[in-house]
This record gives sequence, structure tokens and C-alpha cells, in this order.
Amino acid sequence: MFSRRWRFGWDRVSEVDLFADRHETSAETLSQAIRAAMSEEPDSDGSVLFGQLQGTVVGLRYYTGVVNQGEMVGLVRQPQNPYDRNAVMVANIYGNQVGHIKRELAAAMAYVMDNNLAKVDGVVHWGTKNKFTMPVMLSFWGREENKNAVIECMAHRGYKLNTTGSISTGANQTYNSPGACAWQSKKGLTIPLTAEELKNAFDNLFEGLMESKEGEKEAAESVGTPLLLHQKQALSWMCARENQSALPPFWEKRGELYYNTLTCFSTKDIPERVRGGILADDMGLGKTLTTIALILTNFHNRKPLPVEKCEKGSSPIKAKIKPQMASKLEGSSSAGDGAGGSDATGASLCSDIPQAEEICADKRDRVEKTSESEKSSSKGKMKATKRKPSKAAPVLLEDLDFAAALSGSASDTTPKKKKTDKKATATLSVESSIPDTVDDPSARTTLIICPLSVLSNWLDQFEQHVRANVKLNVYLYYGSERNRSKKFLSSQDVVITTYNVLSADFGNKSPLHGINWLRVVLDEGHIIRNPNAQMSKAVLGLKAQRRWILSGTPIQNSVKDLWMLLAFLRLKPFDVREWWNRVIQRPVIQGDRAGLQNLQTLVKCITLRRTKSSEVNGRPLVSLPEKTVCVEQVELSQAEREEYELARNEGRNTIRRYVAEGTVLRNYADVLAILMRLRQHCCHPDLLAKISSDLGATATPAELRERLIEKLRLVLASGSDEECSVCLDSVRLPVITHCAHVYCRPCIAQVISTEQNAARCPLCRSEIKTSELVEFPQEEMEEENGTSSEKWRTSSKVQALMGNLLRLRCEDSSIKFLVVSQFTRFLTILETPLREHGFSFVRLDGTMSQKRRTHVIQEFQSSTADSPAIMLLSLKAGGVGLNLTAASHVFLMDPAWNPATEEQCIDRCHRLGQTRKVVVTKFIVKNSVEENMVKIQRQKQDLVEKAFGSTNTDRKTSRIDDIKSLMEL
DNA sequence: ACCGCCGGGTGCC
DNA sequence: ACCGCCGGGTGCC
Repeated sequence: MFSRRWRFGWDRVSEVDLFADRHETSAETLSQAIRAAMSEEPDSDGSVLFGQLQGTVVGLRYYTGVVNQGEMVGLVRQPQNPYDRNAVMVANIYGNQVGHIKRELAAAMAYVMDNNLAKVDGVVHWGTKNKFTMPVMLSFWGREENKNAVIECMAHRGYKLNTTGSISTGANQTYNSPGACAWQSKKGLTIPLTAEELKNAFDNLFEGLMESKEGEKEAAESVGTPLLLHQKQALSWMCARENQSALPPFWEKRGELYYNTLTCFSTKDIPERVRGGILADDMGLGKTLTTIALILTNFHNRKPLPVEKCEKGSSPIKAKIKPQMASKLEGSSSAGDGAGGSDATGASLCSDIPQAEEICADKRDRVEKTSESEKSSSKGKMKATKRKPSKAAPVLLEDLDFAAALSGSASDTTPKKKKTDKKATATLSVESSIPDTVDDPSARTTLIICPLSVLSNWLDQFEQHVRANVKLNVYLYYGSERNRSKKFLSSQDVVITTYNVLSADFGNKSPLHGINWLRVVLDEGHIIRNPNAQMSKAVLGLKAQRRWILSGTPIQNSVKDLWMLLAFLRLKPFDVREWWNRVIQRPVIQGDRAGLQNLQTLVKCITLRRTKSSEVNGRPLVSLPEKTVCVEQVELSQAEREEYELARNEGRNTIRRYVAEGTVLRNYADVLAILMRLRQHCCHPDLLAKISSDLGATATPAELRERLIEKLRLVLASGSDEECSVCLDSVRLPVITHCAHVYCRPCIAQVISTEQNAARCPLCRSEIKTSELVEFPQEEMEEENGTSSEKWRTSSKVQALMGNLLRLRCEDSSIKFLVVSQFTRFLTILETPLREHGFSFVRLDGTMSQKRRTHVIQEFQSSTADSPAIMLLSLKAGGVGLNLTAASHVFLMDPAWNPATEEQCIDRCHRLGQTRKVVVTKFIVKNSVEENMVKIQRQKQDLVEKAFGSTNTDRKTSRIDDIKSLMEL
């Protein structure tokens, strides 16, 4: 009987019998009852211990559930029990009933439990060898406000809760020795973790899990891409986890029995191995490739997946997708659903459309043959299965029902006889009717579930990494035309679908849930975090022999997130929420070091994680291709030079005057405007806004306001990287003061509110008022483009860029480029000559919506022939995570104040996934403010770093010095 | 003996 | 359960 429980866990029919066979009135299964009881308040975060009480478990002789010393037991109300509606059932970790709580105590507990006043844990410290009754230590937990009610209620019925003990986190090693009454005081002495320590522990939970685990493994021949060292290590580890014979975490062999050191549960049968785990490598380390290698390398009996080879390497994979699906996929991605590189898939699919149907039919046929021949070839070992593999699953279910019926009928007899009958049934089921689902040889298919956004990436990667002469059946289960035939799906090598499709199918005759998969892979597995979500339930309902989670960020917030992952992996007993709460979550949240230790051990056993900075044998996992940065000096044309000199001399005189007066900071906006104009001259004359710079002799408030707005526009509109002097970060919600200094509105508002009467500008000490802060008018943000009405003209820098682009295109037409500027208007200007010379390009700047951005990035990253060769990129657009590895050449059109910004931008293409050498070209106009900017870039960097430690005065002088050297004063 | 005592049968809720 | 309880057998010491 025991072994049956083991194999089927909580949700299988076979478990029902022990309860159902005695009280047929209740349709509830035991596991459902336990689940219901335990999930009422799954979130036990705020629980406090009310007290403990020794109780008695009776009726042991009637049940098969065994308990070990120190083992935790579950307490479940049985309101339907015909003998006593107050009944409280006692079950062990695997849901096997152990007995009941003695009637009188049950009556008291029933009231507390039914009114949700407390949850009750049980631990059996001793007396486990007893035949008829045994003591159990009951702990009452609940919300603080219910504490007194519970204590009084129990006392009222003659049960006094012992409230003196300290936190008892449940069973663990400390309880093992019978006389260990010291555990309470011992526990009390441990100092709980502080919130800080706890947070650090989480952050580090997934770090340092590398330690190269179990050597390396070569991928099967059918994998076309050579694996990197760390990928071979991951493959080796994954194969080992799938084939392993080692015991799961916290299990050890003790004599004849297997013993769980955390829950103290033990069993005669070897505990079900967790076949799979979490591959939590950083993005870009090749989780997809490694998984593909796993699929091809580790089929049954550690052999590679049997694949057919074809002479001509013609479209081995992509043909499976029907045209309707391709268009569906494409449609959804252009609707902004974030599908990656769908254009690539779409394009490659198109070429195959004419033959697609035919090939599908042909393949299905072939698959049948394959599985037949494979069966006969392996027959020597696994004799005699008469049934076809595809029929195996239904047959097994029948067997199960039969077994349940058997034990059910046995229990219809009188209790006296039952004892012996039951034993007979148990033996029977172990020996004959319980199939070994774990090694079901008919399971052939790997199911991959991923977010829609990476669906096409999987298809691309299969195509890219599977040898061209290998036929691998990959079926995209997506779109309304998807083939829902279980027979068809389970004959594939790989089925790929999305979380949405899976949960849409779930509960609706889902074919995916009727198949016994060889392997289920959850890509971006961290997205199934909320256990109540339909998606999560759909994922947990899948039947599989091996289970994998791929995730770059397995923990997003807290321990809670981990439960779903462990539940999916069926890491017993933690796949049942209550045991997870008791053994891990509650102890950890309450700062119990042992609990945290257990969690760490658990995670370590099933996870492989390497980061970008991880090393193997002292070398980084992946070395990026070389990067060269060169500066290309640009000579201004005669006309440009004259204009520039004019502006420079004018500006220099103005600034010289400010310096002499000591009013540089008071006129800071003006100074910036001068610098801005010079920088714009260097790029293109049309960048210059035609406005006067003189703020001195203004009259009316309206005029003043208008000018301030113009200043502000100068500082901001062209994308300069101005920082706020209060927060030292880029300005957000910019406002300009009457003294023409720009700050973030929240920053300056705070300054004003703290200084109360007579607040002063942090930069120049002029008086400032909230009412006088000027914002950039909303309607003007849209403006733009109006200036382009004039006839387009070129500039030296434009020429320099175009020269490079044309030359490089001749050398290698596959190169993609990033063209970066701080001035979005400059990007606009560049569009004209790019169009003229037939470059296809996209543009990414800060004004674009998130949806539009992802679309543009996908277009650019796509590898199809007609994908854009150039991306016009505004320096500050997008976050650090942006992946533009399709580009290998970067043109920085103008220097930034902050060299880190430039670095960040370059890193968007010089990052994991980049296959080419990266060349960066910085255009700098000779003898100009740009050259000086480059000179002070380093100092500026130092300044930013020191800013937090330096005084305001230091910063002021630095700024003035910067300006002086820029203007060569 | 309408008791006590003995010893076998029996035993969760 | 190496208990308690029940109910039948039995009955001076």
C-alpha cells in the first residue's frame, strides 16, 4: 500500500480509497480534503504561535500511514464522518491516514478549525511504535487577534495550551532524540535573522551554484552547433538530473528504509526522483541551445534521440508549421504582443508553404514507423508489451481504477475482515497493477512552453542548432488551426506552445494534458509565480517524466515565488503548499536560520546558475568578441568653420564676462545654451534653434516666461544629458527657475519646502518661489518636424558618416549599424541621405511607445535579408537591457558629457550574443568644443563619482572649471 | 447476587 | 491495550 502512495502523490485516484471506502457518503477524496483544509489560508506569513498542547492520535491499527519519530503530521477536519462530525483526521506527509484525534480533543479542535481561528500543526515526537494510540504535539497558529479566543475555547473544554514555549518551526533534526526536551530552549537561543540578512540571503540564494557540478558532456551528433564549455557542463548536469539515481534532497537511506531528514517521514520504497530542475543561467549563456542539446542527447536509457537523416539538408524543421499558423503568429506579433523576430520565422515559412501540408502528412506516417521500429529494437530488454505505445496511457488509467475498485470492495466488508483483506490488496497492487510511470517507454515528446515573445526564437534556434541533415519533428502548437490530436502530438519529437494556449486549453479537453510527455520545459519559468493563476494550474496539470524550468531570474520577490517552481518539479513533499509553508516558508520568514539553510540546500540541489561574470577554470564563460573604438576627426567645411567661429567668439566673450563678474552659475542656462549651439554647429547647422540668447534686458513677465521656456527647450529638447544639481541625476519633470537653472520639479520643490521662508537657488542663491517655476508647456513637446520644411542640406559630419556607411556596405553588405546621436533632430536629418542611398533603417528614440520600441527592435534584430541595416538611436533611449546585437558597427555622431552613457550605448551591441567584432567610430570635429568635451569627459566621470561626498562648493568650482576649459578660457 | 470478583472479548472517529 | 470497558460466568474460605 505504501508504495502506491509513493508513486502517485496527492492527486491520484489510488489515494482516495482509504477514506472513500469507509464512508462512501463523501465524494471527497482524501487528498482533496487535505488540500482544501490546507489551502484555506495558504499564506501563513502573519501567523503567530498561540501555544502547544499534547494530544492523542487513536485508531492507528486501522490505517496504513506510518509516522516516524519527529515526523510532522497533517490534521484534517472530517465534518462528513458518520461517527462524529467533529472528527479530525491525522495524515502523514504523503497523505496516508495515520489515525484520528481522540474524540473529546477533536470536538474542541473542530470548533477552532471550523471557524478558522487557528491552523493546527502536529508533530509526533515519540510513541510511533505504538499499535493503538500515540501522542502528538499540536501547535496552534493564527492571527494575533484570534489568540485569546482560541486559548479560551480550548481551556473551556479542559485543554490548556502551553504558551511558554518559543517558536517551534515543526519537525527537524533537533527533535530526533526522544529525550531532547532541550529543543525548546535551544530554539529560543538562536537569534533570528534580521530583515536585512534575510534579504541578502534571498539575493544570494541563486548565486554561487556553479561549482561545475558533474563534469562535461558532448552533445549528440545531431546538434550542429559546438557547445561552449559551460554549456557542456550544463548538459552533463541536466542529463545527470534526468537519469539520476541519487536520492532527492533531504532523503537518506537508513537500513531498509528511506528517510526524509526534514519531515522525518520514511518509506520502504525509494522516493520518486525529481527528474529535472531549474536552469537559471543568465540571459545569453545559451539556455535554449543547452535545452535543445538535452532533447537530442538524452532520450530513453541515456541514448540520443533517434532521428532520421536525410541526404539533402532541406528544411528539416520549419515545414511543420502550417501557413495559417505562420500568419497567425505574425499577426499577433505585429499587434504588439512582443513576439521576437517573428519576421524571420514568417519569411522562412513562406518559402515552404506549398509543400507544408504534404510534408506534415508524410511525417506523421514516418513517425508511426519510427516508433514501431524503435519498439522492436528495444524489445530484447522490455519484453512483451502487447499494446501500442500510444494506447499505454488509457490502459494505465484503467488499471488504476481497477486497483481503487479492488481496495474499495474490500473495505465494504466488516472491519474485522478488512485488516487482512487490505493487506492482500496492497500486495496485489504493488506487484501487478501499478505501472511504473516514471520509465514509461512510450513517452517520446518534449513539450516546451514559453511566452509568445520567445516562441519564434525557439523555432529559429532549432533550425540553427540542429544539423541540416537531421529530421526533427517540431510542432508549433499555436493558432486556431492547431492539430489537437493526441496521437499526432505525442508522436512528435518536440511540441512548442505558449502559456496562453496551454491555459486556454486547460479544462477544455486539453490534448496537452492528456499526453504523458517525456519532458516538459517551462521557458521563462519565473512567470508562473502566482499559484492561483489559471496558467499555473494548467502547468501543474501536465503529466511528464522529466520537468525543467528555464529562467534567468528565478526569484523575483520572495521565498513565496519559489513554491510554484518546486511544485511544478514535484519536489515532494513541498509540492503540497502546507508542507512547504511549514518546513520552509514560515521558518524562513520568521528568520529561522535552519529554515533558510534548508531552503538553500533545496535550491542548490536542483538548480544550476551561472552569471555573466562566472568563470570556469579561471576563465570567463563567454568571451565577447573584440571591440575597437576609434575616433574619426571631422574637418568642418569653410562655411561651417566660419559660422562656428562666429558663434564661438560670441559665446566666449559672453562667458568671459560671466567669469569676470563671478556670475557663471547665475547665468548657467545661458552658458549651456552657448555650448549647446556650438555642439549643434559641429553636427549640422539646421539643428540650431533660432532664438536670442540675451536674457538681460527683458521687461514683461510674459516675455520672461517665454524666454525661460526657450532656455529650457535648449537644454532639453535636443536630448542633451543635463543633470539636476539636487539629485545629480538626469533631470526628470524639468522646471526652470527665474534665474534660469534647471532642476527636477520634485527636487527643487523639496528644497523650497525645507527652506520655508526665502528659499534660494542651490546654484546661484537667487531667491526662488514655487509659483515662479516654469515648466515646459505640454503642447510644445509635440512640435518638432516643423523646421524640416526648408530644403535639406548636408554637413561635414553627415558626409563623414555616409562615407563610412557606403564603404562598409561595399565591403560586407550584412553588417548592421547603430547610428547614435544625442540630438533627435540630427537623427531626422540623417534619414534623408540614408533614404537617398537606399539604406533600410529603423529609428529608436525616447518619444516612442514601449510597443513601438519592441517592434522596432525586433525588426532590427531579425536576420532576414530585408531587415533594416541601420538603427538611428537616440543616446538616451531605452534601458540598459536593450539588446541590439544584430549591429556590429556603432557610430557615435557626437560626444556626450557623460562617457558612461556612451559606454552603455555601445554595450547594447557589444554583449552576450554578439558574434562579430565590434567597431565603434566616434566622430569628433577637429578644433571644436567637441574635442574639449572629450578632454574633460574623464574628469566629469570622476566628478560624478565624487559628487556625493563633495561639498556644494567643490561642485560649483568644478563646473566653472569645466566651462572654462570647454571654451578654452 | 438488585452485589463483587474473575477473566475473556474487545477496542477510532 | 502491560489499559479501560463491557457483559457473561460465577459465587465462603
